[in-house]
Amino acid sequence: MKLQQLRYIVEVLNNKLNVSATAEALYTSQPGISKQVRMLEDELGIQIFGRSGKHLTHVTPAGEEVIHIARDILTRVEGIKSVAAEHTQPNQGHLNIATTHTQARYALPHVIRGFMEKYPNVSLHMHQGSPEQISAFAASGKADFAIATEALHLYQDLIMLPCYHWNRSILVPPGHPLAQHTKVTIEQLAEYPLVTYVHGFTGRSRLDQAFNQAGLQPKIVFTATDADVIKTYVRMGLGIGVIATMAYEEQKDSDLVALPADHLFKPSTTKIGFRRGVFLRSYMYDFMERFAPHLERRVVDEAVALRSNDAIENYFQSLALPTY
Amino acid sequence: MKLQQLRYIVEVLNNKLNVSATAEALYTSQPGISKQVRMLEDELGIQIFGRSGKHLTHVTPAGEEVIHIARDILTRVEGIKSVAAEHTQPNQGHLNIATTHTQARYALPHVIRGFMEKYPNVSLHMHQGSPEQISAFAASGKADFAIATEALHLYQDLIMLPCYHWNRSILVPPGHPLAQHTKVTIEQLAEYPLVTYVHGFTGRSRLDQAFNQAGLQPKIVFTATDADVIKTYVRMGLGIGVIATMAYEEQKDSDLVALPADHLFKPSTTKIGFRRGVFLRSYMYDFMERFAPHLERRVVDEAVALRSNDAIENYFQSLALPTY
DNA sequence: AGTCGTTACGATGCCCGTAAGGATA
DNA sequence: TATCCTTACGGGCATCGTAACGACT
Repeated sequence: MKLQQLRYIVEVLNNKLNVSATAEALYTSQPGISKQVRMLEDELGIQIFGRSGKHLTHVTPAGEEVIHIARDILTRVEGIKSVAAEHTQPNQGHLNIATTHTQARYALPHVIRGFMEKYPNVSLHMHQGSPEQISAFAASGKADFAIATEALHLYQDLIMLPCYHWNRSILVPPGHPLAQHTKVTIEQLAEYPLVTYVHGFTGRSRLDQAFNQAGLQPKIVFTATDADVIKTYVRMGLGIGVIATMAYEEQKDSDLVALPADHLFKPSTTKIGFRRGVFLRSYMYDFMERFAPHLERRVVDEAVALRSNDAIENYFQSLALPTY
Repeated sequence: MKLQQLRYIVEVLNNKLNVSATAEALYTSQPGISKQVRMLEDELGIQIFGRSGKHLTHVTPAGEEVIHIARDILTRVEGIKSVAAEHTQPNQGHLNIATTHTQARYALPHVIRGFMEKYPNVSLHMHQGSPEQISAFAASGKADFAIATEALHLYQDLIMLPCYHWNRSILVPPGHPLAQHTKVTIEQLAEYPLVTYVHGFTGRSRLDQAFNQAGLQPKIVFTATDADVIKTYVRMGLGIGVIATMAYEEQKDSDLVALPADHLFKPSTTKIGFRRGVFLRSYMYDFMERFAPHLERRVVDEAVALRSNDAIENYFQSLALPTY
C-alpha cells in the first residue's frame, strides 16, 4: 500500500469516478492511476470501485470505508508537513478561509488586515459561499477554517468553536412610522413588508422561529444573501430590513435608521470550524485569537482535546462570549 | 514522503534509537533505514533524530510530533487492511488480548472457549502482565484489547468501556474466629494479618482507601499479584485473604470459607480498552459482547463516537452493569 | 577494540508516460 | 461516434543489499 494509491482513490471519488479527469487534476497520466487503483484493489483483495465493463459506476461499501480512512490518513500526512513547516518557517505558509458574506464584509476585515501585517509571508485566501458550501469546503480540506453561523454542525468531522453572539437590527427609512418607537414589538414588525436574509443564511432560522412562536406570519417580500442588497431595497422603500446589527454602519448607512431588535430574536452564535485531525500552525492559532480573543491557544487545545462537539459546547458555556 | 519512511522512524524509536537493531527487527538492511530516515528528514527540512557524530542520541521536539502523527497514520493503514480482511475473510484474523491474571484466570476462560469454538480461524493470543504493561501493550498496538481494572486511564489514546463491577470476599480457614460472623466489620478485619493483592493490581487501591477512610492501618503481611498465591498462603494460616469474589471457586476452594465484603469496599470496575482509531473487526465486536453482554455493537459504536472518555463514562452510567 | 551509522556502488524492480485496444453510453 | 478504462511496452529512477569507511563509547 502506497500513499499515492490512497491519494488516487480519494481523488477519483472527488472527480465523480472519472479517472481521466482525475489524471488531469493530478497532472499525471490516466493509465497510471488506473493501474495503481487496480493494484491497491488486488493487494487488499477487495473491489473499491464497482465497474460496468470498463466504466467506474459506483463505490462499493468496502470502498466507502477504505476511502474514509484514506482521507483521514492523507489529512495526517499533511499534518506532518505542517509540523515540519512550523519548525522551519514558522511565519510562512497558507491560510484558506471559507466564510459567508456577512463575516467577510463586516466581521473579518480588520482581523485580516492585522493578520496580513504580522504575517506577510502567509498567503491568505478567502472563499466566499453559502454556509453549506463553506462547511463542505472545510470538511473536504480545501479550506483550513470555516467561519459561519449556520450549517457548520452538518459535518461530524468539523470541530466548531463558538466565537461571538450577535443579534439583529431593524432597518427603516427615516420618517417611517416605526422609527418613532424605541422598542418595536414582533406584532408591529409583522405588519410591514420585510426584506431579510434567505433561508440558511446569517441566522435566518432564528427570525422564522420568533415569528412562529408568536403565531405570526411575517410578510417577507424579498430575501437576499447579504445585507448590502437588503439595504439597497430598504432604501428603495420596498420594505423594512432585518439584518445583523454588525451589518449596520453608522456612517455609511446614516440615511437609514437602525432600531434594536435584540428583544425580539434569540441571539445567534458565529463559529469557527476546522477539520478534526489537522495540525494547527501557530499563525492559525493567532488568527483564531484575533477573530475571537477568548480563543487563546490553550483554550483551543483544551477544546480539541475534548473531542466531542457537545463537550466543546459545554466547555464554552462557562466562558462569557462577546455579543454584538 | 513514503509509508515505509514513517514505519522506519517509528520503529527506530521503538528500538531505542538503534538503527541496526531496527533493521533486524524489520528484516531489512541497516543502510536502507539510515538512508530513508535521512531522506525523510531532508524532505521535511527538519531533524527528527538528534545525532552526536554518527550515533542517534535523542528525538527532537519536532521529531516527537512527527512520530506521533506517523504512529497514527500507521494505525489507520492497518485499519484499511482490516476493512479489506473483514470483507474477504470475515471470520479470520488475529486477536491479541492483554490482561491480568485475575481476568485471565476467572473471568475470561468461558468467554475464550466460546469464542474459539465460533471462530476457529481467528488466531488468539493472550498476553498476561501488570496493569501498566497491559495498557502499554494496547496503546502501542501490540494488543487489540486490554482488559483490566487498574491503570487503563493512563493512556489518552485508549478508549475504555466499562464491563462489569465486582467486589471482594474475605477468605479465612474454616474454624477461624471471623467465620462465625455473617457481616465482618472493617475494624475486625484490621485486627488480623492480611494477605491480598500488591499495589496497582486488581483493585488494590479500593482496599487501601477503605482502611484509610476508617482511620485504620491494615496489617498486610503478604501481597501477591494473583488470588491463587493468596489462597495458598491463607491455607498455610499466614493470614486471612481479601480477594475478588470471582476468584473464589466453591468447589475447588471448599477448604476455605469466603465471607462477603461488599459492604466494606467500594466496588471496582473492570474495563476493556482499545486504541482510538483502530478498525474493529466483527469478531472483535463479538468478543466484547461475549465478555460484557451490554456491549452490543451499537453500544460500542455510540461510545466510540462520543470520543472523550469522560463522555463515555457518563454514557454508561445510565446502563446497569452486572456486579459480581 | 567493538559497536554503530554513513557513504559508495551495482542490480533489481517499480512507477510513470506513450501508444494501441476494446467496451459502454 | 465519442468517451473512457484497460492492456502493452519501454525508459527512468528510486530502493535495496553488499561492501568499505569513519566515528563514537
